[in-house]
Amino acid sequence: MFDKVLVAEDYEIANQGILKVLTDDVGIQCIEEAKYCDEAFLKFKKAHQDENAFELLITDLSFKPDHKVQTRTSGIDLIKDVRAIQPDIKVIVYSQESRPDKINMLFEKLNINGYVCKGQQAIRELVQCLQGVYEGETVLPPEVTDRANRDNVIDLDDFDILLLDELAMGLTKREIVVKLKKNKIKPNSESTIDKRVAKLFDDFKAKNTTHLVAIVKDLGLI
Amino acid sequence: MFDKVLVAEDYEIANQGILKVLTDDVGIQCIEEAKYCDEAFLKFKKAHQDENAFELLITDLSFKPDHKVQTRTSGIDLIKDVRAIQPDIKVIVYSQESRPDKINMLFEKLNINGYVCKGQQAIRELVQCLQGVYEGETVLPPEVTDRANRDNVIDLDDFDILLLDELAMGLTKREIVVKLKKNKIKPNSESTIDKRVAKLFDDFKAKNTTHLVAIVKDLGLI
DNA sequence: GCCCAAATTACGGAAATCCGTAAGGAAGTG
DNA sequence: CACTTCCTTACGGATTTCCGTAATTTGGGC
Repeated sequence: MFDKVLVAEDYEIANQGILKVLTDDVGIQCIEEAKYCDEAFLKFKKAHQDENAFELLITDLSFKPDHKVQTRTSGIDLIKDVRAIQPDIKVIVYSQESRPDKINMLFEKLNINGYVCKGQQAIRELVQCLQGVYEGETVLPPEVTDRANRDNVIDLDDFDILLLDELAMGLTKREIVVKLKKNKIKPNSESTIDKRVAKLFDDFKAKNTTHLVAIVKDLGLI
Repeated sequence: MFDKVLVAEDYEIANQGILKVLTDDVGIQCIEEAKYCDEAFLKFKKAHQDENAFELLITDLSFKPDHKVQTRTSGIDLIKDVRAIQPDIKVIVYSQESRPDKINMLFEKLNINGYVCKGQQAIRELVQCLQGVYEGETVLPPEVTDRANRDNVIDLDDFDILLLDELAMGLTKREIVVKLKKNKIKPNSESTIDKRVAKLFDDFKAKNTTHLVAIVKDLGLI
């Protein structure tokens, strides 16, 4: 199993919880923890320079800003910077995020090795994830692998996303028309926008624009 | 310090984190933990019957439903039931909730003894809260006492949240009126709902309902 | 070129939203 | 009690949404 692990998590209680699991349930000896991305990066860098590098980084995604000014504001920044120096370090993300496409993005763009969702089964999932990643696997969470979670995936093109973005910003359809024409984006008639949005209502079983935006916000599509 | 404490928290990692703090930082000997309200209540009841009662209950508010059917679905239910049997038990709530009026309600309606907000300073706050409650104090969190936290927070009451929820579900104002009247919730005129929502537009600088829902979704208020 | 399917556009009407003004009611103060 | 203040309620009108039908354009295959 891993010997040397770095944990980055700003919520102290969760931080301590992870430490306890790594110590008690997995039996990892050398664990360091950080409450800020920058702090985590410094510990990582020092260990790397001392030729006593970490084998695994476990990090949250969102770090609440506070009085300390940080250059890195999210776990994504941390992962990028760490991987730039030590490309082979294993990375497990431990986060609240449960939206499949958001999680998939982490695997595709950042090549993370595992993901664990904060939740009721987090200990078992974390232990299994550690095991899998140690053996070289890529460990997807149930939120992504379960059939039920994947079935209702609707693929939207860029224009759909654009419309949803503008609607979420509170623009009326007429205002969107104006904006599209100004930016020379087609189609740009009010009628077509109506039709496209009506199709989105259908796809997402939305009753009206407000409902639609609420749904796609929850899905993390915008 | 307290000798016998019961911890109710459904997220395993947070649960373990609390245990670690209570053990390592406070030095409490006898700690029991539960992942469900009903489970917590059973442990409490057994200890009470065995004349070896808990002195303190630390509980979360929201418990995510899963396959196990529960009669108690929130920490509030748990607190009520526990206090009905053992009125003098101390209660500390440990929750995500940071809205001042929600937290105040817990002190006023349930007479809880302390509140700790899940966050970056949770360990220090929890330790201080334990100390204070042990000495008979009522320990309010910084979220309630600090001026700075209250100023830039738009405090929404339950009715506002209710409206936002219904709007996000795609109900029209007329449908909301019907629902409110059916559930005997006042106020329930279309005009008042209009006014309330208009005030929310003002508060959040929203252009229309869709924009408003997008904003409060982003803020995580609903 | 011709035909077809799909997408875009135009238009109209019932319903809902948004935003005024104004009247009625409850609670607190002197 | 009179007065103020805040909240609720009623109502109307301009704008927008939502959802039809129908005409027009686009793109591909033969």
